Amino acid sequence: MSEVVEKMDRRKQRTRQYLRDALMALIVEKGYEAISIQDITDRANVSRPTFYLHYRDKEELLLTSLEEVYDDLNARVGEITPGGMMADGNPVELVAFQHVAEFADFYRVMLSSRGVAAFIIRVQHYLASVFQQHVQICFPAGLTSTVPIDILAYREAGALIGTLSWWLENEMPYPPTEMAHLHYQSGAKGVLWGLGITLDAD
Amino acid sequence: MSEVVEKMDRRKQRTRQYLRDALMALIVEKGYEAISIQDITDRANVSRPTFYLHYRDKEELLLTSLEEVYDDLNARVGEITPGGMMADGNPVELVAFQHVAEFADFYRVMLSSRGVAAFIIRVQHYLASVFQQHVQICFPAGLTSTVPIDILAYREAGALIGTLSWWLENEMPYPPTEMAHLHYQSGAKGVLWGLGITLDAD
Amino acid sequence: MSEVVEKMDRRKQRTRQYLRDALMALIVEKGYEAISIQDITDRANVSRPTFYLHYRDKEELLLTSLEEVYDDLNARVGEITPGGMMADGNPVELVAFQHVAEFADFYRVMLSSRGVAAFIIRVQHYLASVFQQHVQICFPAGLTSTVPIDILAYREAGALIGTLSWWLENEMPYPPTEMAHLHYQSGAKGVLWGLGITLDAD
Amino acid sequence: MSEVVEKMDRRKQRTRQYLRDALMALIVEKGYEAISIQDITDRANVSRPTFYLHYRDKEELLLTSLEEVYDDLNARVGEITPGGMMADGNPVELVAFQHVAEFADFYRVMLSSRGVAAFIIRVQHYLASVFQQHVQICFPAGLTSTVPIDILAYREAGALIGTLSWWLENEMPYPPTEMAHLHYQSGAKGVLWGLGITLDAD
DNA sequence: TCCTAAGCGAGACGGTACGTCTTGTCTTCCA
DNA sequence: TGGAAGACAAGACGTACCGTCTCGCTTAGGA
Repeated sequence: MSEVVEKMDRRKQRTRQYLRDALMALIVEKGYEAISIQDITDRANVSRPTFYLHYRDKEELLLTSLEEVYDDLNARVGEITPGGMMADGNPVELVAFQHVAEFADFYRVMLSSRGVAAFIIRVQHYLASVFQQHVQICFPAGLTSTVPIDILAYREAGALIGTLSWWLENEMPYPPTEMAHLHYQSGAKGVLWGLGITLDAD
Repeated sequence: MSEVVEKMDRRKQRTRQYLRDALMALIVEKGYEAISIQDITDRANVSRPTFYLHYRDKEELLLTSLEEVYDDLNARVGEITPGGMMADGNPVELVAFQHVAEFADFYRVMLSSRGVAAFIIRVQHYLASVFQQHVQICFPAGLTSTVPIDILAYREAGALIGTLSWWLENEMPYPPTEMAHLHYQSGAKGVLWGLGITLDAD
Repeated sequence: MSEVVEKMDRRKQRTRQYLRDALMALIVEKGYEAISIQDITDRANVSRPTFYLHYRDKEELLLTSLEEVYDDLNARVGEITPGGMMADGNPVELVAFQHVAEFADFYRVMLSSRGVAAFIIRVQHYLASVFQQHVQICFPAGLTSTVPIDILAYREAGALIGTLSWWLENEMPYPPTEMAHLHYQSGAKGVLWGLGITLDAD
Repeated sequence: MSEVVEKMDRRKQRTRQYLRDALMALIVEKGYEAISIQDITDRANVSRPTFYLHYRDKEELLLTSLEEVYDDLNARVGEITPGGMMADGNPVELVAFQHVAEFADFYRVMLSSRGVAAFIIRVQHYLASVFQQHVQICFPAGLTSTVPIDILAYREAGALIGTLSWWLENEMPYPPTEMAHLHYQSGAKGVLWGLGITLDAD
């Protein structure tokens, strides 16, 4: 069987790589929606019917291509030891900022108005599930009982996306570590603000 | 100005209304991307060329249609007196939950993977700007100096979208008032969580 | 009835004249088929719906406009005394060349590939009927019995259109009188040619 | 060259044939102008965009289709030996009547008011050029000097079209051979008529 | 002199066709 | 056997033109 797999031509793998690279490059250049299959195959030096030999449609190629990106993220998240909290806030956020910095061109498009809703939502789901796991490990039952954990997770996932959006849109003026810090701090400020000015007018 | 508006044929206004209604209905039914101009004009009992008499493309119709929805939201936000904070958290959030509840079908689609990135981002921008204004009014300069206000604003905008996503996806199990409360509380929890598990022994 | 006609506003008549003039001018400029109703009404400084107040379509306007042209031709043909033959050939042809010379711009288009088949065929019918009448008057029964008169008439009608085509296409190098002469002469040559070269090789 | 032709997919050739056939059939049925591209592609069982893969517009398809018809005509005209004249008149005319008889349905439309000016004019040009060649071969220089050969050619081309029109419009009451004879004879009569009625006492 | 009906401008609209673009499928032929 | 090449169906796109309609203005003839 490994023979069969080996026999599965390297050409095949190579072609797929070309297609993925082409997609990623084009997303940065013109935004996902504006890309046609022809654009991709032209860039990949592949004929259009060949595209369909490998992927059902543009979306499937995108999802496949994302795995590359996600492998990076997952690896880093996996390294986080549950107990290892830092004064700067949760290390998940730090990892996220570092990861996004690495693929900044890609995220700058995908988390903008030229991006794809499905991608944004997917990122939100992903972050929410990561947060949920971490919260379940870190929090004693008593503290979380008053508010459903998934609300907390979705809130923090959205918050992180919000901060990331701002960061990407504003030419990333701070390095990832500082962003993680600022993100944590603005969370605290938000709570104060949520308590109303009576608190700070005091 | 009202003269110009009055002079603008009622037929024209009526046709536009039909088109807007058709779009909103179709978004709920099949998601924005899947809608063709023909779908819209069929639903609106209008010919396809007539569509182009009024709007350049589907997006322009969407943006115009949104203004209607936004007029509702803006009116409510405008009524908030800056000083009137509540124990449940910032009234902006409450208004948001109420507004989204009213157009739940629409938002359920648009803030999902069948939605439109441009719309999500636009909502984020809108919320961020509202938050920014409120923060500038409510916060004494000293407290905000450590973290840029817009990071705070974008973080809270994203957080609200995150909570809203969860709410819409999960059949809105709580009423808007309760959601506003939970959203505020999960903010506080998030901060605690951000401080690390050392605090949870508290 | 003349009352009704008189009551029919001069404006109405004027508008129709504008439309007819516009059509004739545009035919010369861009050929009949290429003209849109909008072109005509723009040229005539009239709104498009106004066009339909007067004519059902472009063709009806053409036919009406042609009457002007035809009035000229009919008047001249009517003046021909049946018996008055000339050495140069039938005066009908002379009149035709003179008439076409007068409306040369118009005929140059209409009898070219930018023209209208219906018009060409109509001219052929018209000429054939004129010829037929003249032949019936001029020829004793005996001579015509061997060949149907209408074949003769259609042959000569087509022949005249052929010569006119050549004349118009080649910048009308001869005046009408000379063309009438040449047309007659080439008829005779054609017959000789039809007899075969044996005749002239003799 | 045959290589190129062979390499050109049979499917392609077949599709073109379908389109040509559809056009010819539709011309007979409803006249050229009334035909839409959709009519043609529906009839040819081909999608509309496919039409544009092969032809720029309806006219290009017509011209291409005509070449088929013309190949037939040219082959026959080519067989005429210059010296072989007949008592019945020029064999070119006979060939023309035979050819038109074969494609009678087509010509009946195209040489009528439902036809196309460009086509009629093209036929006239074609016939004129054939006549001109034959005249140049058949006539000694002396005889033609008094009248330009091309006038003669255009006259005879028009004359033939005139007779053909009559023939087609009147259900072709005579066979091609007899028509060739009558056409020749009416030429002679026309000349007599052109000489004026003084001769008819003859 | 005013009134009133007709001619007309303006422009929205339904409908049909246009020529183009993209997608996904298929077939043929090459390496 | 993977891929190139390209024909094709399907269907949406944005535009052009047609013929109809409605709404007002204006304008000239009759009261």
